[in-house]
Amino acid sequence: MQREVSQAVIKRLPRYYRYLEHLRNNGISKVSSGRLAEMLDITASQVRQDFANFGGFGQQGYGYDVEKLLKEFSSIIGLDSEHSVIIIGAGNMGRALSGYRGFANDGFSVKALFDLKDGEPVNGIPIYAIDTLESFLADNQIDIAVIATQGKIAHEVACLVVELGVKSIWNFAPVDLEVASDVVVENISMSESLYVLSYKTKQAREQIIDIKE
Amino acid sequence: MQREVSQAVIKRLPRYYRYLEHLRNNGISKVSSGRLAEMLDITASQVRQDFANFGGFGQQGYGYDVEKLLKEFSSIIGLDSEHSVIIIGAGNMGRALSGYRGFANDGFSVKALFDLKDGEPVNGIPIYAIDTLESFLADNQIDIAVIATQGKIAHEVACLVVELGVKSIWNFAPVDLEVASDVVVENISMSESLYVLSYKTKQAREQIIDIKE
DNA sequence: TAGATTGTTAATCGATTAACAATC
DNA sequence: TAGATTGTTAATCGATTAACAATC
Repeated sequence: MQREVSQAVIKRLPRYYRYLEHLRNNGISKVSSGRLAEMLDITASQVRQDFANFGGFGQQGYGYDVEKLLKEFSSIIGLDSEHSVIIIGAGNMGRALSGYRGFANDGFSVKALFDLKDGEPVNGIPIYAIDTLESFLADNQIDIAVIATQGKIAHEVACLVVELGVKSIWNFAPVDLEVASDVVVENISMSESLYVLSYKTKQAREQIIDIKE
Repeated sequence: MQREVSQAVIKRLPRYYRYLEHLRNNGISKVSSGRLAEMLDITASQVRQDFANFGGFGQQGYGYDVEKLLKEFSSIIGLDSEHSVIIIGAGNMGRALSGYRGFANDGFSVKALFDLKDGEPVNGIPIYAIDTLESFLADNQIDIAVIATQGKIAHEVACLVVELGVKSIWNFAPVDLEVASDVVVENISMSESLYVLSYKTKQAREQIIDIKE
């Protein structure tokens, strides 16, 4: 029944979580919205508004309990349960992702890589041929498919995994996947990010020239 | 003198560019804001507003010339000049990035990888010891440093490259880099993206349960 | 109790959308 | 010319910030 939480808030959740971990790691058990705001470089109002989206976690006059906040956020983000993952595409990126520490740290378990042909395991993870994907998914419950293929075939691959029952896609290919509305897609857009960097770089340079002239 | 272009607009620039390339590749030379809007799944108003930020590129009653738009955007994004790149950190991610096609495609040239010790070249790119970075940067004009190290040392590394004169950082480490205001930083936050995926996945599942009950 | 800090309501700001005159 | 479509101004919407009563 709760009204939908806005994209803007969702994108801040991971940052809150990361800074709360810092606090815990430093043995700090209590934090105020003001302190958190300072750390994240946002306003205290925003912190409290954001937290209000999920219900009040704080205590007036005291602040927030770091451990409680971590537990709440862990549950909200979904880090309190295991996720099984497959990676499609065993090129540079797919192989690198198979060794990505972030997976294991947060309860994501990479079960297999898929490519055109099977191959030697990387980082202890087997590489299977894509034409065995159907039987693999019949035998293994998989929560998340990572798409690390070339852009050209990414859409086809996405349709395939969706058809075979995977409902969450982490997409590294430079395409906008069009999938059914019950399928969740999150993109890592490297080329877009690089373009933004390039744009900002050019801007920064031009500004310096402007000042000089 | 032009007023600053908003973050929201800048983040859409790469998408415009990508879809314009599609159009060109399909031999389409002319496009309207309506057609572009449909492709990007935004409104035609927004397309025209966005373009207005950079000056009017269109012709009333006709639309936009695809080739002209590409040339304009290429210049705005900064793809019309070469950029030289180094990558710090030769782990999984650094190595994968050294082979990233997006670099060469858009005029970014990766000159070297750096790690604790030097090592065998990957993808034709040499790996040098980090303690040779200073002399390397004295001899080579580098525009962009990619940070692909562990989070723990990312900040230290960032400070180092900035000190040695690099003004643009593409950061893959899960930390918020604090650098001088004239330094441009663009982040690829894999763990944050994965958390967002996890959150959305959990939401989608819960909604299904809600409906069922 | 007094001080601190939340949760929430109202005000502000900025981004998106709608509308339409200009014009090709 | 008539139709299409831009560029721009105004209206709407949503997100951020400010303010403050509630309360620990």
